[in-house]
Amino acid sequence: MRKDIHNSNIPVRCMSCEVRHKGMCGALSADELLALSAHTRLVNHESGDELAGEKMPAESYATVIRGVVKLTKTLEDGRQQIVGLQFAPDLLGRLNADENAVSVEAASDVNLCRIPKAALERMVKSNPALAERLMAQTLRELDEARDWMVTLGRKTAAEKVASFLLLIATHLDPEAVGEKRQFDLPLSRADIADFLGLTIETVSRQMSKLKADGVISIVANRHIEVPKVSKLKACCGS
Amino acid sequence: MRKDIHNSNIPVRCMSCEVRHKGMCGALSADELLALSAHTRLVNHESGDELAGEKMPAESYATVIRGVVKLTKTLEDGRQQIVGLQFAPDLLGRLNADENAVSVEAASDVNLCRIPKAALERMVKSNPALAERLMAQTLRELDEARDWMVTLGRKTAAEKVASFLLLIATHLDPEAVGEKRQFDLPLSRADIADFLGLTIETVSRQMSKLKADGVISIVANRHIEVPKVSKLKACCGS
DNA sequence: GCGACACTTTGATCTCGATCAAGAAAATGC
DNA sequence: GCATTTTCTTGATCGAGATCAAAGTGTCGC
Repeated sequence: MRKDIHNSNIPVRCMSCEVRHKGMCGALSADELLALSAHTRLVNHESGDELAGEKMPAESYATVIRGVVKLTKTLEDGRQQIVGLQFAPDLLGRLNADENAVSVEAASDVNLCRIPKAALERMVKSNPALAERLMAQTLRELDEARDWMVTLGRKTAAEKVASFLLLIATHLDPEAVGEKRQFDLPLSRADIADFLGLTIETVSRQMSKLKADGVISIVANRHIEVPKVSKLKACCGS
Repeated sequence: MRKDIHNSNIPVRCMSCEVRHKGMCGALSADELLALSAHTRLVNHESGDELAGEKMPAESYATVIRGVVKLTKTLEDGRQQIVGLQFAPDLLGRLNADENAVSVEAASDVNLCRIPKAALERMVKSNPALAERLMAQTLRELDEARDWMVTLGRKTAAEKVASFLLLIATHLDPEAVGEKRQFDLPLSRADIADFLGLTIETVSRQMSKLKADGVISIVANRHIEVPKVSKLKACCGS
């Protein structure tokens, strides 16, 4: 993990935070936000930084302010699977758990708002609305995990890649209207492969096929354009 | 779904319920249990009964008293994936959700304790300990879903089948000591295939192979003996 | 601008698990 | 108990995606 010398002591102005009304902070009053800002620290990480290790003690929680974080699990022999992606304004960390169940890594450059373990847990105990919001996020993550199990277990490689592109398009620009979408992939081909249970080569071939079929255009390596979302959706098998 | 004429009005004696101290009821006082018993109903379902449909309105919650319940998702063209198994004393139903995200089906004959939607939600609002326990169950389900994503995405057919047998052995007899395990599979070969993202034939072949290798014996179709759990674990790839 | 390195694409071949096809064994009904 | 149906096993073949190999493209430091 990269040392974040320049980040270690940035005060946080929760009231003017860009995710102020989203995520867990939306459940907090002005007073509570003020109290919270005494504990929180803004930190930046660059793509590839490991934020927490699988089976390591859990030290703090963090809210994603900007960027994408990947949650991975690894088998002894090195086979890896991405088991979740977190976007702003998700909270990282399992409530009341002492140990990480997954490894947490910055998939892109990210801004996080760190909250010490005890501070968040205290606040959850005294604020049922906050507890309820965290429950809602956890249920949403469970739904996403189960949706992804269908993709992993029952979809073809072509459907998997299309489903992934749709997932990214949806998350990076949730308010988009009309049929057109364009975005930068926050993940490398290797990461996409780890997410989809495929190899790099298969991901690459399926992307080329989607391009050849006119479903997407690959403007730059990472920059994708989707002329008609409905056409992409039709490739997802669901 | 089978009509449960004989079940429709069985009063529940929560205080002497066999899962009294387990699951969510462990968070309730004697008074609360008494109040709860005014709302709950014991119901029995036989294997194959559909308890709730995907995308149907959620009508009530239920605690699994005995048996195994499967949660499934289905693609338009009929491909199916089991996304979760629930054992006693798990609670069925997503808190505060109006619609089922999954289809719920009895995998074996089951006894459930039904609780009306409003009654449970009211109780959760007034009892933080209960809310906390439900959060813990949800986090456990999320962990299990993520573990299973690794199995679906990165394990071989042989490892998948071994992992499934270990999962069942662990859940059906959590307090077992020593190396020996024996149990009845609550799922048909078709269900196992749907859980593992495989075909019936592949499941059958891999079971035969585990038997040939002396890792398990198939006493009857559904009854499995594992002489050494550690040997089975070694086949799981993790 | 150029060299070094990492990432991505494309091609050739192989393998694991799917599919197709019987048969065997269990469960179910009468 | 015997016929019928369903479930499970085993065999033969096929194909999607993995693996092995190489070339192409982009990125970064200097």
